[in-house]
Formats: sequence, C-alpha cells, structure tokens
Amino acid sequence: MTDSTSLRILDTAERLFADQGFHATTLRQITREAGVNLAAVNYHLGSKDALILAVFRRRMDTLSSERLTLLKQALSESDPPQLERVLEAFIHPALRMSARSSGDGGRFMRLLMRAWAENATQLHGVISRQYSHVMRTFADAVRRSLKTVPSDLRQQLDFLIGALTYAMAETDDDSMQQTAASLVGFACAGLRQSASIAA
Amino acid sequence: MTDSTSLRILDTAERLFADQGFHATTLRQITREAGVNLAAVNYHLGSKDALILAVFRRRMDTLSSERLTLLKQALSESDPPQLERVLEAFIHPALRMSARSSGDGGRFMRLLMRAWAENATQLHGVISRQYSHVMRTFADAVRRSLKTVPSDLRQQLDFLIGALTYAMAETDDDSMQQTAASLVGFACAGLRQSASIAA
DNA sequence: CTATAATTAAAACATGTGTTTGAAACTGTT
DNA sequence: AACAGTTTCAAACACATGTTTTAATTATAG
Repeated sequence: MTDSTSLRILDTAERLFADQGFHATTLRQITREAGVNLAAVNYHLGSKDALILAVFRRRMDTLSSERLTLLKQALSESDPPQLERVLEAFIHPALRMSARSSGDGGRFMRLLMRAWAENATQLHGVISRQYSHVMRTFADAVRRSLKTVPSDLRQQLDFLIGALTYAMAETDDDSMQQTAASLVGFACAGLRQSASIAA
Repeated sequence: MTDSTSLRILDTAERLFADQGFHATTLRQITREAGVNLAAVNYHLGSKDALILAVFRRRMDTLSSERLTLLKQALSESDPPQLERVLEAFIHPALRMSARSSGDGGRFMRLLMRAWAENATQLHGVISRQYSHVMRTFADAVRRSLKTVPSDLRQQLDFLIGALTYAMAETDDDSMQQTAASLVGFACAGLRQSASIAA
C-alpha cells in the first residue's frame, strides 16, 4: 500500500479526479501518467471504486485529525470557546491541505465537491457515516461558543460547508489566507445573527 | 423543440442528470425512461453535449429573468434598496424552481452543482459568460444597499452561492421556506459584517 | 544458487458508449 | 389518393471502458 507504485497511482488519480471528475477519468489515463502498467490499479487497489475510496480517505483522515487538534486547542484556551477560533479550526486545515496538495490550489476541495456531486460508489453516504463524529464535535463546540443556540444549527453549518467548498474551489494559493479570514468573519456573523434570533 | 418528444427527453434527462451526473447518465437510459427511441436525442438535439446545454438553458433562462424581476421590484420599493429584499430576489426564485421542477426537491440545484463540478462541455465557462450580467446587476444592488462596500464583495457573493447551492441540494420541499429565510438572515449578517469592517 | 512468492507487462475479454444509417411509419397538403 | 417532408424505429458501427488472464520479470528467502 505504501510502495511507490500505489503512491504514484494515488497521487496521479487524485490530481485527475479533481480536474476531470471520477467518472470522466479513465484507468488508462491514470496509469499512463503515473508511469505504471494498466493492470496495476486492479492488482494493488482492487478496482476503480476502491481506488476512489482510497484516494479520498488518505486526505480525509488527516483533514479530520488536524481539525480536531486545532479544535482541542481552541477549547483549552477559553471556556466557553470563542466562535472565531472554532470556525478557524474547521476552515484552516482545509485551506492548508488544498494549498499543500501540490500544484495549483484547491485540488482537494474540488475533490470534495465532486465527491458530493458525483456520488461515485455512494461516496457521500460513506463519508458522512465515517466522519459524522467530527461534525458532531464541531456542532457541539459552536453551540457552546454561542450564548443562545440557533434552532437550525446543523443547517447553518451546512451553509458554512457550502461556502467553504465552493469558494475554495475558485481560490488560488495566493489569495487563500485572505479568503479564509473573510469566510470566518462571514460565517461568524451569520451564526451570531441566527443565535440572536433564537434568543 | 417544443414537441412532446423533445420535452420528454429534456424532462427525463434533467431528472437523471441531477440524480446521477452528466457523464454517468447514458442516452439509452434517458430514451428508455422517456419512452422514445434512442436515435431521437441525436435527431432532435444533435448530440449528448447539446442535450446537456439544452437541459440547462431551459431552466437557467427562467431563473435569471425571475431573479431580475424580483430585483426590479426591490429596487422600486426603496432607494437605496434593502439588503434583505435583494438577497431574497436572488434566493427565492432558485427555491421555487427547484421545488417546482417536480418530484422531490432540489433537483435543479443539484444540477447546478453538478454543472460546476463536472464541467461537462465546459458548462462552467459557458454559464458564467452567458449570465454574468445577472451577477453584475445583483452585485451592484448589494453594493448600493450597504452603507459601506466590502472590498471583496464578489467573494462574499460566492459564499452566498455556495451556501445556497449546497444547502438546497440537501433540502426537501417541506423545509425550503424555512431554509430560505435562514439563509437570507445568514448572508445578510455576513455581508453587513464585512461592510462594517471596510468602513 | 535456487525455489518461491510478489510484482509487472502485454494482450485479450466482455460490455457499454455515443453516433450513424436506411428503411418504415406517420403527417399534412394538393 | 398520392406525394413530400418529418419523425420514428431497429440495427449496426466504431470505439472506449474496467477487468481478467497468462506469461515474463523481479524480489525474497532458504
């Protein structure tokens, strides 16, 4: 799994999936650009669907753990936690990751977007089942950081995810810091407004 | 173009595209479920790519005109326009349309999301070129409704679009009114916060 | 070194794709 | 009724896809 053939396949597949979509990207294109044999995908990963899942989980796992680490920091700094810090813990790792995953920005975010849109191999269900605890943890933190709790908190967080995903997909590496700061402010104001109504 | 064969093709294709994506949906599936012959798509529409464009423009044109009509109303009611009214003019037609396009909710919104994600036949470029004046008009209206103008207004509107698209795709018909109201409040607060910083 | 397993390679396989074709069925007009 | 123009239909076409197979190659122990 960690040999150079699998790695080259995963890296190349990630790039092509993000650029062209899961369905539109062929195994022949992946293996050709990765410099490996066509049969290597089925040999090392099993199938194309399994490759999609593997590409996805590799980054999703580190994204989740980075988010939770930052969140723990924010929680230890003040009680109740500060809303800005909580949202930053959610947004910044996504930023850094898409900037870091080499080449032009937003690759992984575009991948997330596609995962939701194409729903290859019921990815959406698999993901939300597998990472629901992360979302629950963040929802709890947001709830505690607001004096009054909005009645539709989960929906508000969906707004945040949508804005994050969509905006990141259009943002290049240079303007990412600015975009993140802007989005944190945007979402904080939205959440606080909703909380004030619920009061 | 308005005969029942083309209509059945467009309706069925819209549903399947929204559910499965452009690439994953085959002409055989479309024509079978529409009850027409396989060759009918190429005969009436020309090609699969042309079908995708046709499916898209049919709803996009009415969406744009409904948005602009509501915006004109909002502009005539008060000068400068009220931000809530401007955002409602942008959000509500999208809501009504996805609720109206028959069956379970969010179909057209999911289609929009896919159009962006899959980018079949460079749809993204075609769309933003063809409907850029709508976005410009709304950006102007928002600008006038804020006392101070945020420096990154266009980005803020992208947040709105992302939140709208993502949230709508997950919302069923019943909770749409509530979702819309919630999103208007969310986005208004976000925009006003950004504007206050720019002051 | 040798045998045993793991990996790579080229080719073929089965299937599904968008599109085209040419004849049949239908439509409206004179 | 007979013709012209549309539209439908079944079949075939050319090609691309994911996967499997079988042999060659390389690595790994004994």
